[in-house]
Amino acid sequence: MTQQVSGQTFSERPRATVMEDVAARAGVSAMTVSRVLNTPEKVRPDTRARVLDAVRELGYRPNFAARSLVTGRSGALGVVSFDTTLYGPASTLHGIEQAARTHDYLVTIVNVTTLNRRSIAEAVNRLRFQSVDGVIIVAPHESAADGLHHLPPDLPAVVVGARESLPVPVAAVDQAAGAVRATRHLLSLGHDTVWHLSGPEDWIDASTRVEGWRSVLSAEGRQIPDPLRGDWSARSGFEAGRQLARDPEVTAIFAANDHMATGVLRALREAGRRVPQDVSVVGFDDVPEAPYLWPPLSTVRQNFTEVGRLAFRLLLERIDGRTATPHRMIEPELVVRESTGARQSG
Amino acid sequence: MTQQVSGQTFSERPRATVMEDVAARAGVSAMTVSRVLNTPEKVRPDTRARVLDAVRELGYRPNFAARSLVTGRSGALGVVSFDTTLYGPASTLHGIEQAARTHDYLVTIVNVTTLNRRSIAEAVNRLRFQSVDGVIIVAPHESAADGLHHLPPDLPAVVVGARESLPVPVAAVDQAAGAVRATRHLLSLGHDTVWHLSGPEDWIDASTRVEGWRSVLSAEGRQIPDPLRGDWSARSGFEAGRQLARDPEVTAIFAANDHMATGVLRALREAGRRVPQDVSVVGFDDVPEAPYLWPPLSTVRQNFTEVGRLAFRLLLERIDGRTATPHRMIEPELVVRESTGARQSG
DNA sequence: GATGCAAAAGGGAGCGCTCCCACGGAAAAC
DNA sequence: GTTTTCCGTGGGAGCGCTCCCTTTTGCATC
Repeated sequence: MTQQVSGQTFSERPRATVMEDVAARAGVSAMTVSRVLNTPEKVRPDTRARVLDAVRELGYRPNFAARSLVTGRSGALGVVSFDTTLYGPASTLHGIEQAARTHDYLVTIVNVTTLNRRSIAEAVNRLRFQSVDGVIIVAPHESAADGLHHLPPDLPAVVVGARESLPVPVAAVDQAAGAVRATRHLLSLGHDTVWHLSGPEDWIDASTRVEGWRSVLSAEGRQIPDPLRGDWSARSGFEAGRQLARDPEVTAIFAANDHMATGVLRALREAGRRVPQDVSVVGFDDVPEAPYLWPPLSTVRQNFTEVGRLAFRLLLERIDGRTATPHRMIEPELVVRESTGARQSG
Repeated sequence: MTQQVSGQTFSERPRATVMEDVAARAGVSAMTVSRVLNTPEKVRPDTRARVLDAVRELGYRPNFAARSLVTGRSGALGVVSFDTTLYGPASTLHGIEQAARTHDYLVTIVNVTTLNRRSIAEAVNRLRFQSVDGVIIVAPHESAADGLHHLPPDLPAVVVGARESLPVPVAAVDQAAGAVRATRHLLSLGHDTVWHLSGPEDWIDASTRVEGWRSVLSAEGRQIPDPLRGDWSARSGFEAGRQLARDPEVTAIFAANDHMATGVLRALREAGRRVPQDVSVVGFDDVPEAPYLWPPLSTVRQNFTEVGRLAFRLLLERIDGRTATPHRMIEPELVVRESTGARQSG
């Protein structure tokens, strides 16, 4: 009474070739095929060649789920990031992806719109559910700290751009050092002091840059003006710039990123203050447009791509169980262009 | 002589809780646990509650690989994209990710540095290897066409920003329409004709914008200057701008993107030509900084995020086997700011 | 109280792969 | 020539889940 002989049932689905098919074609066992794929050196060259031929002829692609079921590895890593539309996160992601690709890892991304314990946990869980081998969290906010302290201990993780020492490795650019360089550069041009337009409150990079800037002024015994606060956008830079333009004392401005600096440049110009003759402006990031603003913007270059690569390396160390470097900094670089100049007396 | 009783072996690995554990705890079979997770309505409420409690108490997370092995679905989709550092691709990716998230899909990304048949095939294969349920290919290059015509037929795919009718659905912004609007806007301000700074040769968007621009000039019987060619960068815009600034006939410039327009603005200013009094400039994209350039840049806004969402919707249709809309366009929008103005009689 | 019937729950196979172990045969040692 | 060694290969179990099919259960009906 068996009916499965019909042969018509399921004829719709062509059934992908599996390892057994390759084995049959090559005249070996499935085991040997598996070996050729994973530890080729343990298979005699001629057998290996035969198997490889069969693989090619049949267009065989190993089933990822099956492999990962038994190995417990997925070959994918997760990136939790805040708004990958921003230049920094986008470049970091790019660096991660690039490094991952050369190591045959795939990158799965989850964007978060807010950074707190709950949102981080949620994003990480989504990724775990897909059994990624590890996660990189791009969390430039102070408010992320709580979430980062409570990451699942059994999941290899690396954080990009966090502040304090965490239970996980951190890859970051030395923001303070960058701010120090920018500020010193302006002072060295003869300016009495440097005004600062900072990033939004919750951002670690913003406060670290404030600290760097302040430390230089304080060490040199200069007047420390209240920093203005922007939100990274050119718009906020423009608004702050209008305010600064009104004050004739202002001759040097350190904006916490290039987009805000862009807005500052426009505000200064509209107010009739020349850059750099009347006011010098330094940005931060070195976005690709920076050299082509008017005037070309002096800024602090941070190599986001390199940070991404570094983060991946640290994660790989974690995944492979090697002792991971706890915290690693990348040095930013001052790029002097034409938006900064010697203070004109008077 | 058995030694496995030692109990020490493998004690390192705590062994994650599996469905059977949950079943035991809830006093049901594994089958029922599976039902609670997948088709809860088929389980009596009290049983369901008991199972859910057990899940919670044990912190059970279903093994993704095992599930995907048997269902043949992974809940992940792949995005193949050209340089996600660029504003357009980054925003598109963001839109895709956003839409995917609300539908419980995860997004895995592969960047490609060149777009041709080989590189596309390679990227798609990497993704297939991870058994994604479908792929979205962001392929703004002419040279990608070949690769897009040879996608594996059994893998649901959607293309973003391709030109011609492909065997797969396409989501795109109507570039030609945008260029038409930009050009008409400039003509309506009284300019005799419009110079064009186009994007790099291989880019579909670049040539489509050229076509739109040319069609308007041609329809209106205007002189059609040779378009200059840039590479999307502010630098190339700057160089082209210097060239254009030399020609006093040039009173209206349509740059194929905002970054190039940024460079053009600088070049014009350095040459002493005022914007918009002497020369009007229109960009394309409406990057976030555009309103804060000096002067604020008139441009054509293309909603990349919306394109990403659309692409995801189309892909979902494919995955679910619904008839997919073949080609869908999103309308761009002209945004008039201060870089364009009426032609001053010269 | 017996019977019928739908709904709820379970048994067991199997998805495709890797890994432990066993085994055969050729090379090396006796 | 025989035994030992070792390399290359194969058999078979099992990873954790879903799904087909069967069994059990609860409950209305006669």
